[in-house]
Amino acid sequence: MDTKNDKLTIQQVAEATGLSVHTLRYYERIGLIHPIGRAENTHRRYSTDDIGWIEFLNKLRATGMPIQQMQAYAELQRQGDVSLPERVEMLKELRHNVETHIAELQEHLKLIYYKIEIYQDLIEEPTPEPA
Amino acid sequence: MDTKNDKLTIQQVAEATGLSVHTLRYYERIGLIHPIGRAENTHRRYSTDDIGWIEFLNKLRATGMPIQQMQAYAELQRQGDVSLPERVEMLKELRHNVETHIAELQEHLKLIYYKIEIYQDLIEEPTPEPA
DNA sequence: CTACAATTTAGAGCGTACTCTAAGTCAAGA
DNA sequence: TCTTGACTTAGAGTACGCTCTAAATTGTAG
Repeated sequence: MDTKNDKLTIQQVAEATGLSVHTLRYYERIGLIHPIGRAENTHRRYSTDDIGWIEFLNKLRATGMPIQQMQAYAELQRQGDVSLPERVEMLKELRHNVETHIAELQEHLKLIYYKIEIYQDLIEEPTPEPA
Repeated sequence: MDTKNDKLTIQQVAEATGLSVHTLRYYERIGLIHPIGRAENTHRRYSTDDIGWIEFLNKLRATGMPIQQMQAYAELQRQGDVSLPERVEMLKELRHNVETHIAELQEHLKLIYYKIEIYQDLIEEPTPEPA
């Protein structure tokens, strides 16, 4: 129930997560992913838990969180439950940033709608000639 | 009514738009901003129309539009009304991208809320010991 | 056993969007 | 007039997040 031994290759994980094999190794190197277990002491074998973590990383990235903060978060995660308060703080800050960002995008969206409307009117009725 | 002669210095435009003077010159170099008029034939003097355009550029950037597309849009703008249909197409594509992006952020936001909740429960009731 | 494909590491390279430097010109106040 | 500071250009440098290469090893299908 804890760590299923599904043992996927890096190739399979790349397909499953949308990250390239290069990026998967890069993420591990910089500590975003803990050192992955090896089969035959050389080739990586990922567990389904590992996949879950990588998918979470993908979501953090998609929110615009910089790699450095993700590294900090991963480090806290490794420290276990003692780091829960700090992780909550990070998540709250992220929540705030994302909400702010969404609000900003919605503002800009309004302008885009407005411009589309105006431009379409101008296209239908070119150079509104004084009657 | 067309181009007010408010004539701001690059310094003032930087303050007004939030871009650095470096970035303002960079944007002009790469064609995001049309060649700005000069006072005494060397120093740039920006009109309020120029400011308006730069603020629009800022909004495009904030939506995540890459510089290359912004260059294309700026070029269309320079061509005048004949390019209106193409600009509308670009704006529609942008609208789609922004809407998709907002939807994605809202999905991720849900997960963030969920995690905050779970973690806070764990903090209040540490290591739920089997009764 | 032979190929060929996948994996490994360390490290170099790349695309985007700035950001800064150097060397010189210009302007405005004391 | 002197000095201080803003402005100019061309071009170099930087930060971020990958992305790729080289050279060696390992795995697998026939």
